Amino acid sequence: MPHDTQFSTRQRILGAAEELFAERGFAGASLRQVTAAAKVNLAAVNYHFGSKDNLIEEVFRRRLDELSHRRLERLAEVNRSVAPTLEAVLDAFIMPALELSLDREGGSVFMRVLARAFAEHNSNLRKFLSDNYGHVLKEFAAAFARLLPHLSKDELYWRLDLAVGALTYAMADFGMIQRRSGETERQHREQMARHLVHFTAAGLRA
Amino acid sequence: MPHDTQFSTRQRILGAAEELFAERGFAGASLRQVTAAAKVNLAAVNYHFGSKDNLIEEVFRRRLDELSHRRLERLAEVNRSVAPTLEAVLDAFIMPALELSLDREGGSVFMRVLARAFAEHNSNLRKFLSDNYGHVLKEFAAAFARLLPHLSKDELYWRLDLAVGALTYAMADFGMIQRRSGETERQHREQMARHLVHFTAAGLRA
DNA sequence: GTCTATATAAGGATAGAC
DNA sequence: GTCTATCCTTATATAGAC
Repeated sequence: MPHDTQFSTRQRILGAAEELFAERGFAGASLRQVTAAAKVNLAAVNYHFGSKDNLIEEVFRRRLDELSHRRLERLAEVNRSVAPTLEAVLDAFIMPALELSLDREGGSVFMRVLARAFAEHNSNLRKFLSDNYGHVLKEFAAAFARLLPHLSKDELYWRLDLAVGALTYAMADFGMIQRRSGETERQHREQMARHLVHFTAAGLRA
Repeated sequence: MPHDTQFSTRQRILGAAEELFAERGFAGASLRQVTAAAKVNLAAVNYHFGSKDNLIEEVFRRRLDELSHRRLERLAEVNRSVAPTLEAVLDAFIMPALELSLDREGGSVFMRVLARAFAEHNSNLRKFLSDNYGHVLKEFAAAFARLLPHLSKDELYWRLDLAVGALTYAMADFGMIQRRSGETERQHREQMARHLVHFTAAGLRA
């Protein structure tokens, strides 16, 4: 550990920004709050990222590059298997997100940031996400289409959309269900993922 | 029509605030933007609502009072029927929201504001919503419990939570599915509601 | 109830010393 | 790369005339 702060200025800004964006939204969290939380100077944000908008994009990039990679990796495994199931494809999408959310402290927070991105109908942000990570969703849609050949393209897309809705909502902890007192955070989230796969598979099969 | 503006200052502020909150979030929309869009003086907000936070609550109250009333009305009808079905209870919850979203211009916008409220883990706002409208969710949960007696309480609540997620996401137009060129907004939303009921019923039955 | 004017605070961004 | 100091804009809120 080279510094008493353990992480570089850049990383500390990203961590603090992630947390504050999750809690207060992109507009609601100011750069002053971010730099104070990261214990760096206010000017450091502009030095390292150029602007608040760039900082926002970097917060996404840091997590989504790896998340997308893991999802596609697991999907490829499933596609190589003899008899892929709907549940296996759903697992390939959901489990990497679950693992991220259980990772370091930042992970579970990031899922809330991601949900914020959906709420923002901000076209710049949407374009950034679609340009950089849209291909992942496309590959999954193709896998689902192979497993549900009786569904029309229309029908399939509607159902996938609703499945993404349930997933987003659940992963971002929007719901009313609270963790029980005797339960660890890990147990709670694993339960959630299990219910999510089960519920969504049924909805897709309908 | 007493004025050239047709609506009172108060109503115009509520309408403009709703639209801007949907588009930019609660923190992202300033009172200056709201009053400019409503074509009223900046000071009018504080005169009529006291503060920005109060204005936010009134935006919710204006729509949710009626929405909750209609949902409970339809649920009571379903409960009086000889053989209530899962789909009928889901309809009782979803159709009033669909009707609101098809109402005047404001309706569809409000659904996005409501979704923003989920993204805000703001405890004041959550308390306001839970205190004033929590009883509606409770009554629906009881109706679902009667129709799905084989599910444990735990299992039921998880599934309801995921159903609310899909609903929230769909109604707020978070999804990727765009309205087709040859389709009216009404047709698009009715399609969505149909898929929503079907998908959710399957997920609940699992 | 609606206006102008203003108090007061906070925002993003940058210049320039170190 | 990091600091202080500051520019300039925007924010919420209010006071007081009409």
